[in-house]
Amino acid sequence: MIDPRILRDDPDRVRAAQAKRGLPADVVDRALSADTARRESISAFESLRAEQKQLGKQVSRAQGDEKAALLDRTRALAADVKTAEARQAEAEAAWVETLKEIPNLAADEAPAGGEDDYTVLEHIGTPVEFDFEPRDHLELGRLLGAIDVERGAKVSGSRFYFLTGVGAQLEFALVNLANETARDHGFTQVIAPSLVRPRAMDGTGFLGQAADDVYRIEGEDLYLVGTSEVPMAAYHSDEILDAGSLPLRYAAFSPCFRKEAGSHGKDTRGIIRVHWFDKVEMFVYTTIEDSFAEHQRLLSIEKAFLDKLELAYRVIDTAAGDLGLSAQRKFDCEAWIPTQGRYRELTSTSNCTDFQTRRLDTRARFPDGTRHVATLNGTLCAIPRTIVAILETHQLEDGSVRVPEALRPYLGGVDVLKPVDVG
RNA sequence: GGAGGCGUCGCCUAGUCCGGUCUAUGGCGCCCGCCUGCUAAGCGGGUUUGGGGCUACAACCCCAUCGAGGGUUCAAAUCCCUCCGCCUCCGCCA
Repeated sequence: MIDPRILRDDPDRVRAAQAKRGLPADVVDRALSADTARRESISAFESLRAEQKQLGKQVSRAQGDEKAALLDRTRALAADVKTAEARQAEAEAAWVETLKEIPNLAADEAPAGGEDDYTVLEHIGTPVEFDFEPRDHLELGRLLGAIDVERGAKVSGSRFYFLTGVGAQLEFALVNLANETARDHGFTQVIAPSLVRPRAMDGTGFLGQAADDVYRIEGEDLYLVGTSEVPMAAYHSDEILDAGSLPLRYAAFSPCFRKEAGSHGKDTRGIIRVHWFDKVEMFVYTTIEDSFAEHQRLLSIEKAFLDKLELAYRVIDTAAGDLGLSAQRKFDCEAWIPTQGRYRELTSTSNCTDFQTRRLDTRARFPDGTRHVATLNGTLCAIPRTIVAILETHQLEDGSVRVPEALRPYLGGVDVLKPVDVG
């Protein structure tokens, strides 16, 4: 959630931020009055409670009639304290609930507007031109014996797949390349749990508007994560970190699960949009002041990774309305998908500043006090979409696929994936 | 899955049986100061976190915080219940 102090001291800034995202600003006034109500209820409770404590001390010292009289008074007071405490808890909860409706304040640099109002920052590489009719990744995957969506659907339903043979090898190769890249940049490798408690899910902002997209385990208080951003953001929850330990850079591997509710009919062919995939995700804890430079750093690592895969892509600066609840700014790298004739998101990096750490209570001790830290996340490699881009971009006329040089060491030195006879 | 034990303000720890004197003890570490040729030792002080009031976002005063949440009571670290976590043993199992 946002800093309550900003809301109190500069509500107009929050109103402007809502407008930039195309959201109503009435929540600002609701939050302000909830704050007032909360503070009043706190004062009411605290003064009663102080009185109760004073009387309590007298009770323990008093004797006989005096004690009986005190007990009479204090019995009545106890009831008042109880009601006041309940009122305070209520007011506090109402305030938090309202505050949580307000998304992170978008960066000044982020373009205003919705999904289509992004700014293209740059184009890298040139989209491939073929002198033959290119096959889409599904067909290539079939020829190579790499992707099996029919059996995926049979076993698990639509939007599921098996990666087989070189498909499976490609996943391991990409994961290994991603991990090595992460290590080179000083990230600690992590394998994160993909089932989490509500606290982690809610703390990262995924139980808000995005709740429809989240799988819940029946009969348990657990959710399947849609990204390892969730366990990694919760990793240091309720902790006060040593400021000297920052930045903390993690590269977490985990499966990701998404219901894809509301995207019926979209990307139904292939493995562009699936209910489950594996991903290596960068996650960083740092100071708010350093977070902006760190965001650029994450972007540059993502770009370098796509460069290694010899893909053509563009970088966009996502508009405020498309940032999601937690982010203050977001850059997407979109790779050119030849058979779709357009750019598709492969990686995405967000600066969430102190939005998530306020909810999850992650702070650091600085020389001048304890403050919430910033969190950032960035995709290093989301497997299926990366495989799609590689297969389609590097395909040859006979259905073979050239392996980008950087990936060859992880594929036993193979430079071309060749069609196989499949049964 | 069954049985038992444990969880105290960075770490260790006293307190819990028998509720009020707990404004939570002591040690270690850390910070400030004194002392000292330097260092060490010694001496003195400080050292959870969040919130409210008042304000200069200081000082100060107050409230909460003994794993979390409820309950009993005038009063809960202490009694009761639920949950979470850790440990030990048994069973089962990759």
